[in-house]
Amino acid sequence: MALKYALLGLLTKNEATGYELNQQFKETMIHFWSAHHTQIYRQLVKMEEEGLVSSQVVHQVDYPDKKIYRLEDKGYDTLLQWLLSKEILPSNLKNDLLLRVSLFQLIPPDEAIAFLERAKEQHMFGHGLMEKWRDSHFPEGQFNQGDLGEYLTSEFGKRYMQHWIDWCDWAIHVIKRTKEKGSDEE
Amino acid sequence: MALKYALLGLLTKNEATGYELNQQFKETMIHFWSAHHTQIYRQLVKMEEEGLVSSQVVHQVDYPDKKIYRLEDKGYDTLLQWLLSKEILPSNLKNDLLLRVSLFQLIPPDEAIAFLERAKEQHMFGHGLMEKWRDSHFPEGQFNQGDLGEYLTSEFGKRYMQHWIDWCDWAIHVIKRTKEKGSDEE
DNA sequence: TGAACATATGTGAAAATACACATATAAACT
DNA sequence: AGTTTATATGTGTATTTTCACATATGTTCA
Repeated sequence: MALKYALLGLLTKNEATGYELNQQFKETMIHFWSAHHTQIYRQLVKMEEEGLVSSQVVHQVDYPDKKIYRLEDKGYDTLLQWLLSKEILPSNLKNDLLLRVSLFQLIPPDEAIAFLERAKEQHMFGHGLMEKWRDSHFPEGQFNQGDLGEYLTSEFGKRYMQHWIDWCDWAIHVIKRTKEKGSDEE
Repeated sequence: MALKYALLGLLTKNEATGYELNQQFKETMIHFWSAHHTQIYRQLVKMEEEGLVSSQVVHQVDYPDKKIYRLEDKGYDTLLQWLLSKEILPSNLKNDLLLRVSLFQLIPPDEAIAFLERAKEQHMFGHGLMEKWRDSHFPEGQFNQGDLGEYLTSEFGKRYMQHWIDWCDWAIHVIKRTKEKGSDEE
């Protein structure tokens, strides 16, 4: 259901092809959403059937023909209604990494620490990417009204990465301390 | 796929029925996983077919009969293999709330602020629950080796909630400041 | 010369997840 | 007397998401 709104949301900025929308997912919405390209194409077809968007086929000589999707009034109304609805569902977090962490008592402490080091590195990399993205999009923290959402969510993404990094440090420390107390092995 | 490992993981602690596993999801794994009860029952049947778990029907007089699932060696091996695998996939975050935030430029600032206030409250509530849970499970920060995973993930959950709360405060402040600058309306 | 990559759109099938509904019984609440 | 809550397990169906694969063409790299 939410993919529909994500696509409508992207189309409020510019008309775009399915291919481009897939790119935008990877580039700017990566912090809080993702979708397989086949799903995007299928969802767009459905949305056109519902009259939320319209498409126009553009013939190309060098490349395959493309279909440019444009937001229709009905689509905009549908999106606005969702955005203004009062219900706010608790977000159900699903995270593979944490599932593995929750079972750390089953593996040797060194393996657990190695896992956390890798997780930390990954999130440090993510943090770096996000900082770069922010610096290029919002130099000196300046942003336009039209970019409010991106400004807020990219800060969320950066902080989320930092939260992961800090927690990894803490968790590594806890395991090392436990290891010392628990046995004399080096 | 991950649901399989989540269930195997829970069964390393105790044998349990599908009903109990559903309870445990709601109680202790809520910070990083969730599943509909029908999905749990179906997954357990599949896992029994694969020989990862075995079940025993227990007749009850007052209540409906129940099926107690127990972890088999093959299930434990499968779980361990997963836990020790080196591949660590970047977790793909999907969050409805952030999707809405990313489109804040489309709604009035007051609506955006109201949304963030509600989101903040919700995460403060979540933070409180988690703190209570931690205090009752790990008084004075003490934990047993067998609870390492829960100790680490519950700290993650608490910090995650705090991260949300802090970000909400920041975002509300940003919007209020923008509102002042952008217009003279009260 | 062949492989990989970018452009562009999809189908068929499987897996994961959720929703509505069904079946039982007993206690507790209103 | 009727509703809700708790105990317990599911089926049928729909939706969501992913995976493998297919079709085209032009450019770039090894």
